Amino acid sequence: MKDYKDTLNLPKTSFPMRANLPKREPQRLKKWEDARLYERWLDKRKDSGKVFIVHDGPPYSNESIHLGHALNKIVKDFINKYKALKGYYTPFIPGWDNHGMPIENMVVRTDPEISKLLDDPRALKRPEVREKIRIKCRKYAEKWIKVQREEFMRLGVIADWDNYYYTMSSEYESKETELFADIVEKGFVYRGFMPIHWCPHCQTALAMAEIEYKEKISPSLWFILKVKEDKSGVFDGDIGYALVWTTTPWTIISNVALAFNPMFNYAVVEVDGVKYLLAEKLVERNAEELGWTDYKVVKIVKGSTLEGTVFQHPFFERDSVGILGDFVTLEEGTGIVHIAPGHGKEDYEAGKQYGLPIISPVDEMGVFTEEAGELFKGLTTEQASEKVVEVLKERNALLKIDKILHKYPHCWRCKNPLIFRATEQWFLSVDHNNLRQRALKEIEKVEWYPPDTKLRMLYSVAERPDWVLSRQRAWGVNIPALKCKNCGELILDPKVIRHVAKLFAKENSDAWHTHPVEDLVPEGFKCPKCGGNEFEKEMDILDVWFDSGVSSLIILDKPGLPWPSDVYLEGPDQFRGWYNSALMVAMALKGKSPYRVVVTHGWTLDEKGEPMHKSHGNVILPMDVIKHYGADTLRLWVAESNYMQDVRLGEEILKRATESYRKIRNTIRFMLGNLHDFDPTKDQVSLEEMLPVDRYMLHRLEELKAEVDKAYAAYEFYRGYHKIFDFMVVELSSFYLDLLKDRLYTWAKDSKGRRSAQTAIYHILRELLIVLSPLLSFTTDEAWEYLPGPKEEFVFLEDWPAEVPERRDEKLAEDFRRIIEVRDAVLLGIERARNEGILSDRLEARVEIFAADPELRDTLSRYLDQLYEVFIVSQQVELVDMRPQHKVVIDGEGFAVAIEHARGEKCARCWLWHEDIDQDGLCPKCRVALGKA
RNA sequence: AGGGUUAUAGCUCAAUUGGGAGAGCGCCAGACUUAUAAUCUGGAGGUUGUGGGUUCGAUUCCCACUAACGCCCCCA
Repeated sequence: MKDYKDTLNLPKTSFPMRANLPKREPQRLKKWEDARLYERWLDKRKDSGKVFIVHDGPPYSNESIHLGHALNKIVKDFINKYKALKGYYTPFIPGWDNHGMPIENMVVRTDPEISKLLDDPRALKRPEVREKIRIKCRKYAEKWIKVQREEFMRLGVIADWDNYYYTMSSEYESKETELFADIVEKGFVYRGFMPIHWCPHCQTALAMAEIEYKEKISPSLWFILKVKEDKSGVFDGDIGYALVWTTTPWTIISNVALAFNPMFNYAVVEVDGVKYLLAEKLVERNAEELGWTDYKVVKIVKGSTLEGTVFQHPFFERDSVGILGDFVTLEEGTGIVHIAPGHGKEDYEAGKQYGLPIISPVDEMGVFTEEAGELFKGLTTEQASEKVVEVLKERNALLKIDKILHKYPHCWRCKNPLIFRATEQWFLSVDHNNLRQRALKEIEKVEWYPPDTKLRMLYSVAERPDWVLSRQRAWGVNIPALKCKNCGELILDPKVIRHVAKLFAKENSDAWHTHPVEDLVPEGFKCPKCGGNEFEKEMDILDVWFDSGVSSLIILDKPGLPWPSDVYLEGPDQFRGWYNSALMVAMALKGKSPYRVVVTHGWTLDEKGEPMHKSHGNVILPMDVIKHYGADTLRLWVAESNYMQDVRLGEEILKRATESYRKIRNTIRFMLGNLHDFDPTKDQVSLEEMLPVDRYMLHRLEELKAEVDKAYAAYEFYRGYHKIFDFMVVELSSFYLDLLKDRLYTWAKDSKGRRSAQTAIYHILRELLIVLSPLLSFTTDEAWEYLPGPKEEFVFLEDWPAEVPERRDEKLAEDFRRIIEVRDAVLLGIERARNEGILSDRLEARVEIFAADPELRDTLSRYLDQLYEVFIVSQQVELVDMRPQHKVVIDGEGFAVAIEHARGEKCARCWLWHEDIDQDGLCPKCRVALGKA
């Protein structure tokens, strides 16, 4: 038989089947860069009158990016590219957060020069040492901005990579300082006490991350406080004592209260005629500890009734008031916690709530001051503890002293035990000017994705304490506070701050260190209290959350950019972080939320749903994925995942993503291959003239576009992706493109039928590429180059495909839904006929349909000429009047299909069977195609 | 201790107000060699985390538990 293969119109394209993304993507990036894609992308929508801003939350410029960074920037890129297609002007200015502890610690620990200087830990306080540290920190941060910038770019994220913002730039530091002045001016900032972990040896405050918990032997003592005003009559008019346990006797010096849990029952226990109060459930344990052999519980009271009961401080003329706190537990002690707001976090918070005085008579070296009184003045906390025990003994207030081995915080640097010490700090009052209430109202107006995150935000604002703005660190923007040399007054004056901000703009915040104080004070400035004109610099820096919190106010305060931004999109740790600080600052300064929409993504976990840890060996780095699979594979993973929950990544998931990618790529390739001789400006067939199945597919395309648009608009990219993917696999690859092969390959090149198919493919492919471009940016733009017809140079410069109402044809769609139902039965029948040995190839099948349902019969008869193509069988489908009696009959709802072997012979060219095959082995259709009829 | 989120097939995701558990991928089997390191067809695979409750009926509503995550705390 003659070989007619060369006469077929087989697909032809140089769009490679194998993606080779790791190699090809960098070339495309280069191309985008050379073409100044970002600028052109913006220019195109500059005058549209529609702006959409995703304001980038700055990642910390430390280390290479991890998977969470990649997820974050990729989703932002989805949004930006989608919104641009929808006609929005979408500038995206990436940012970095530079100041802060991790970098400072890294420098202090690893830089040989600095480490040497810090052999004496107190050197940290010396200005010239701080200055050195800051210079190294700047260098370090700079280096990582560069690295991360490259890595983010490699993800295919479109952004203003040349004009990024970073919080240590002089411009940023200066503007931030000005904004700080505004906040001070509006009265939000006050000076207050805050107990913090303090190392008496290094004479410095320590952050959580710098604390090591180690075993330590401490005293363990039980002491008593005599009741003074028994308001609720707990002791029935008798003398009674509250029994308290502690491991830090020196803090008793600052005791002002006793805390009870309102939910517990407390027992009054009588021992040798003396009444003691403690938690009911702990009576037995304490009796054992204290060696009470003969005791009885004489009364039980609710913890909640003990509020306001006044006790006598064990050795000072001071009251110790009963207060209530949930934090009191039954794990240890007596269920009564001694409260010294100057020496404990919970103590401090409880104290604040009850308006208790904060007594903190310990200086920087951990030595008691004048305030502690003659007895304790000049003693270290250790010495004071011994003295307290002595005093308690003298006063018969000590029931027992023992030793206990427990975990206690130690300084990571000098390894000495820490103390908790109240220090003076700058605070931002969350309730000044009704800030909290206004913020809560504003939260209601913001759109939260996923929706339940609104509640989370409401909680985190409703419950947040005042914001401690000051930090005792080196690497940050200094708070331009002055101390009057004459009267000691601490001055935070907007005039001074603004003066300093100007200096920062010229240099940077190092100026606070490098300039003498005279340069930092405006001309003629005098101490508001005493009129003095000699000052000292304070060295506290601003909390880094203030740095990033003001970012929108700095970055979006440029011509052409709107404020507030449209979207903030970050991980769930930002409810107490950036979402919160940004809202507070914006509410304080502008009375408005800095974001209209907040989208929160989940954490990235490993395949088993566990967090990635170096020690677990389950860390997957985005750059490794890119090196092996390419950025589009990583993007596909983001696209298919519901990122608003925690997302998982592992070997299998990557393998599936790769396979999905291949399927998409191949389907695109096949469509491109079949357009190789199609010029849409010349060869298009009008909608009316197109074949029904082609029109049906355009109808489906319209539905798909609308669904995807809706999903993207709700930031549910994974929904859109799955719709597109299913469409490509189910409707294109295995249905439509499969059935078109006969028409595309074997019909005459210029035949209406073939051009009709190409017209449909052209529109489907073109619009799919656009719709997919925010997700699979590299691949869609690569394929875009091969697409025939007029087009923008880059797919991202196109518009979102407009709705084409004429393509919508509900009647046609309904018809095809029925036809596809029949098709399913036909496929089943062919499979059975195969098993029966009746045929081996689909094309050997001949189909008869008995439609009992008259409506179906009508439908089928209207499309009778199309059916063999839709079913991919040979020969005209026949409608019969009775249920056929063939060997293979499949019954459907209201119909039955019969499969038998086709009649005649197989055409040598198109492989369809026909009863009229000529001597060359050709069927009539192929004779026409070859011009032989 | 506490308040929050999540839990559907090996993987990624669906299931309109409570009404017959689905898709794709993967796996197994087959077909084709005219998308060929491709394409097509069929099949297996789930007690919807566990246990209760409301209901004629629950993946869906309520309660408890378990697990994972993160928040808070790490204390006297």
